[in-house]
Amino acid sequence: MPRITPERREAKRAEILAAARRCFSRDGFHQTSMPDIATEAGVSAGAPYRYFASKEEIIVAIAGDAFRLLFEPVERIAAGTRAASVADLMAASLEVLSAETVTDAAGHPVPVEELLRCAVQTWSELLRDDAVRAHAVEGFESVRRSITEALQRGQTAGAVPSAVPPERAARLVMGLLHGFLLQRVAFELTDTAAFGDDIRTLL
Amino acid sequence: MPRITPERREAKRAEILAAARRCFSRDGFHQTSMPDIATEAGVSAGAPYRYFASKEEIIVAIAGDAFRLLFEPVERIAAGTRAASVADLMAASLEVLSAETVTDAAGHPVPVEELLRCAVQTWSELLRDDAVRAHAVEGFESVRRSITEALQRGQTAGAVPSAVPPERAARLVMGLLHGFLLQRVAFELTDTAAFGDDIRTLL
Amino acid sequence: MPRITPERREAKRAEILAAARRCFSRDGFHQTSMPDIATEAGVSAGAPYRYFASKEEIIVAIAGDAFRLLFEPVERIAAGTRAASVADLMAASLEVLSAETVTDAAGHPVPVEELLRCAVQTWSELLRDDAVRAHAVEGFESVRRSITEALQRGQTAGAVPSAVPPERAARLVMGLLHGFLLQRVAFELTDTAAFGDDIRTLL
Amino acid sequence: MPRITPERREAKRAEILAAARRCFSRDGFHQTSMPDIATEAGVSAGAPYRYFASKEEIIVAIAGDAFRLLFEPVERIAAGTRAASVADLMAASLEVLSAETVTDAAGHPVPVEELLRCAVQTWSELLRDDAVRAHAVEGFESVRRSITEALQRGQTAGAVPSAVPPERAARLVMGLLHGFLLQRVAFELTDTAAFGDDIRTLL
DNA sequence: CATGAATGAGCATTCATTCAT
DNA sequence: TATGAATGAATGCTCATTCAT
Repeated sequence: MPRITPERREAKRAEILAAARRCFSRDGFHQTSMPDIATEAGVSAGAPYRYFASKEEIIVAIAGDAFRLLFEPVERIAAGTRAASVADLMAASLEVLSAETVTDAAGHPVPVEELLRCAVQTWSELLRDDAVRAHAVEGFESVRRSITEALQRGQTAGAVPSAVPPERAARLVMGLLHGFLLQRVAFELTDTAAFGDDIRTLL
Repeated sequence: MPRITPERREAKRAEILAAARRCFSRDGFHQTSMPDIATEAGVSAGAPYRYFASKEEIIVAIAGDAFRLLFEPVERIAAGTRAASVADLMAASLEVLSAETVTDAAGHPVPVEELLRCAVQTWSELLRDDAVRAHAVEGFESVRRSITEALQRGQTAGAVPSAVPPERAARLVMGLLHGFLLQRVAFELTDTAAFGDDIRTLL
Repeated sequence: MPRITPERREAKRAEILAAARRCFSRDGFHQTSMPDIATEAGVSAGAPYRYFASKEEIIVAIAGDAFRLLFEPVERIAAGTRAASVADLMAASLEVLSAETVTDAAGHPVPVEELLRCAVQTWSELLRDDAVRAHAVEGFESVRRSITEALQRGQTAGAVPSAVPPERAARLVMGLLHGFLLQRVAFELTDTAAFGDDIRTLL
Repeated sequence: MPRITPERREAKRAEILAAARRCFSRDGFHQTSMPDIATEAGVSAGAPYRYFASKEEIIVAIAGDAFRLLFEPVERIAAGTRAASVADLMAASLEVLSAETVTDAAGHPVPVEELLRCAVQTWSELLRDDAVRAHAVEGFESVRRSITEALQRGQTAGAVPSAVPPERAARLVMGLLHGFLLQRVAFELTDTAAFGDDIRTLL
């Protein structure tokens, strides 16, 4: 008979994960030590190991989460868009990526800044870590698929020019989203609205 | 009076840097140890410290170099383009980023793959490291300026629509370049030609 | 060009090994930490790792050495005996195992007590560690072979009864040697001479 | 008033002990963790502490048991032997040590292999642990006493030569038993019958 | 100048033990 | 009584950096 309920266990796991995310965002995956995470979470040094087998497992969880939380709204927008033009899709997506916080599965707000910083680090990590790569590529493809489908509907409806195959156009959209994300977090892009506006104008 | 000529010293420094780049590309900044670099360069463990004050300094040098080598051709294209459309500029740039090697200051070929992998890691690094950030942002702004100027000339010549201020359009171009670079190295983008073609088509 | 000569390197390796042996003899393989060994050897915590890849490797070295040093004299006796009776062989061997010290390859005296305590621990270790087992079994067989040959010569000369095949009789001799060794170190056998005398009497 | 009967308590204690013995035999005293034992016994991590104050106490119990279970039959043989020759005594003892299982106090069969592996580890342990040493030495002396008495009866009856004082001859017998035990478990002695036969032949 | 041995702080992880429930 | 979550000290090992030669 467990002394803590599965809910409490899950809550504590989430707390440790949130602490890890704060540390990773602030100091980086490799500059953050396990004691750092434990201290940030307010637990003992051994406690995280009751919830995660290794630091690596925490990194994989954080990496997967970061992409999921950032791009879930984008997927939702793509899925809900009847006949989006590329520009509409982009504009809606950038609005999400420009928010202050998003809401995680448990309903807690998570700073977008934190997620962005973890996402950028995940790109580094996936170059060498197969578990991270698998998660990240899967997430990437999922979003791309949603966008592809939205563009297909757009072409059918005539809102999107048919000159470019949707799955290839979706790569361009992903490229712009990533490029935006990166400039926002690393290259002092402050006027986030302009980025979307300009895309609309140019297309 | 130095016992080795400045030329030899510079050559050895470059060798150590090239070794570090291979290590960083293969194993990552933080999974690469200083002994790893020394071994890869075929020098003693202490030798790198006669050319660089710390590992940090090597990372800064590599990070700066990666961006410079990758984007110098882009800058050159931008500077040399009389009246580029955005699409022309992108197409020429992507061609460079799709090459096998670029040539460094000393005339040695450097695999683009290696540079791309270091570049992605640099994005992580600059989030926390001010020296890296300063170099990277400076490089970013330099390229953006070149592109801005090319676009201005394009607008003057009528090849580029005037609806979007050039310095803002240049951000879009940089976003697409970064997005392309990332997909090429991390998200299995193999048909690099299509990416450029599609941009031309859509614009 | 190495800064220390191979001789000095070997000497230092031997010093660390000797320190490890003292620690292991006093506290046991698993109660001895790597810092303990470093401290006992008067070097820094990292130093032993320049000579041994792991604690395991030190244990294997010590285990192999303990048997070699203890039984090399026994092998020499067996090899040098023209026509030994079993009793003569035992008596000579027990004398060696009753000495205060034996001399190692470098000519340094090593307390037999220390070796005996390590040997007993090696028996535990070989139950689970294949590297230790391989070394120990090889050493065991080597000694048994020497004894077998001595007994064969003894049978030829008529000094040893032919009723028992030499290789089986050698197992008995090994058993008595191990039994003696164990009682000496663990079961308060002080009258070591009596043990040998009684064997001679009974046979 | 205890909530569980003393019988149930004793049974559970025995189960934990049996689980510990399996773990110790398989993985060694020091490679086995308390959670390992609890898991093997199918109880919670805290449960063993209601029966044993510490891991050390479990080791002491196992160590004492191993010797007792292995040598009780030997003692019984010695006690029951009217006028044993040394060879008869050895032969009967080796037969016991060659069996597959022995029966413990509660009537459960215990694999001899398991006991032998624990016994060898006990030799290591007693070098440093006074509680283990005390138990082991007491067990050793008890068996030796039984053998001594059997030999005395044998001398009186003329079946055993009087040349060697019985208490000293008993040391030889113990040495051979230990040597046999060790070779059986650690040095690939498979023909256990030959060992006893050869002793008889040589004496 | 170059070498490579040495240092020692730091890290991921384990585990005996405790104790609130 | 029994549970199992939590603790926190300890361990094996790595590595950036120094410096005697």
